[in-house]
Amino acid sequence: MRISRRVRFEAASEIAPHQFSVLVQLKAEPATLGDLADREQVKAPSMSRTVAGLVERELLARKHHPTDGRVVLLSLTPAGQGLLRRERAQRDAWMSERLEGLSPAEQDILAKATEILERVVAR
Amino acid sequence: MRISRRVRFEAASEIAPHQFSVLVQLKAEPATLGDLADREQVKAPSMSRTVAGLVERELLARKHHPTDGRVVLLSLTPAGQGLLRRERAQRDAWMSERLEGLSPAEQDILAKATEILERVVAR
DNA sequence: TATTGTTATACTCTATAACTATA
DNA sequence: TATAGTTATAGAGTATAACAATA
Repeated sequence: MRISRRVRFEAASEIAPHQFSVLVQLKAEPATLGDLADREQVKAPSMSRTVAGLVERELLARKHHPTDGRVVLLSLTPAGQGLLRRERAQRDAWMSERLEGLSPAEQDILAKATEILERVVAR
Repeated sequence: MRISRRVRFEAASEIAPHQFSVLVQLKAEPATLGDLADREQVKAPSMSRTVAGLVERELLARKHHPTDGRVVLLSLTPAGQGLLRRERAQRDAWMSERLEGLSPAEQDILAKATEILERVVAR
């Protein structure tokens, strides 16, 4: 928790946390506004506004659902993907610097721990 | 980062994140309003307001600085300490459940990783 | 005159309630 | 009639600017 906090504080971002979080959600595949609101634990009107800002900045694109005219599908634009990449690189940078100071054995332990935690968080 | 996020989302809290964060800062020792503002990367007026809310709820106490009359020292009240304990226990609970499912060898790796990360975050 | 903290005012993100469009 | 999303309005948390008290 402390490291996570440190990284979030460290990285001077070009995007607000709640907006970044939405980009992360859309990394793999498009989602509806309702889905995004549920996943981010926010009500529909809040997400509507957040999404509007991201569309305005051309980081997200709105698409019509093929069969249900009420639904809006949101997906990353190339600009959104680019920003996402930059943010992640910046956050990784802080950690990478510190990992370089560790011995190979210590790095190996962290690598193994990462695998374990990947499984833990997947549950 | 994903686990940290998951834990924060999981734990239904009796206190807002930014308020909780201040309690954590004051766990070890009292601090001035300015110190808190700097550490939380917030401006003085914002911290003044946050602190006012916590004092109102009797989770923090204001004290006068012994020699500098301008300074306000904030510290946890017993109620604040109690709330801090409860929150941490609740967050730990989610993680503990998942760690129980791991083998002793896996738990050992995580324990060693924790030691390493403690050093990393301390820098 | 400089520093610590508070108050005044404005902007953003959140929510609930009301509304529009589509099923 | 129910559902997906938006708009209207209000409540926090943040900021900058202005102020009060103390060094």
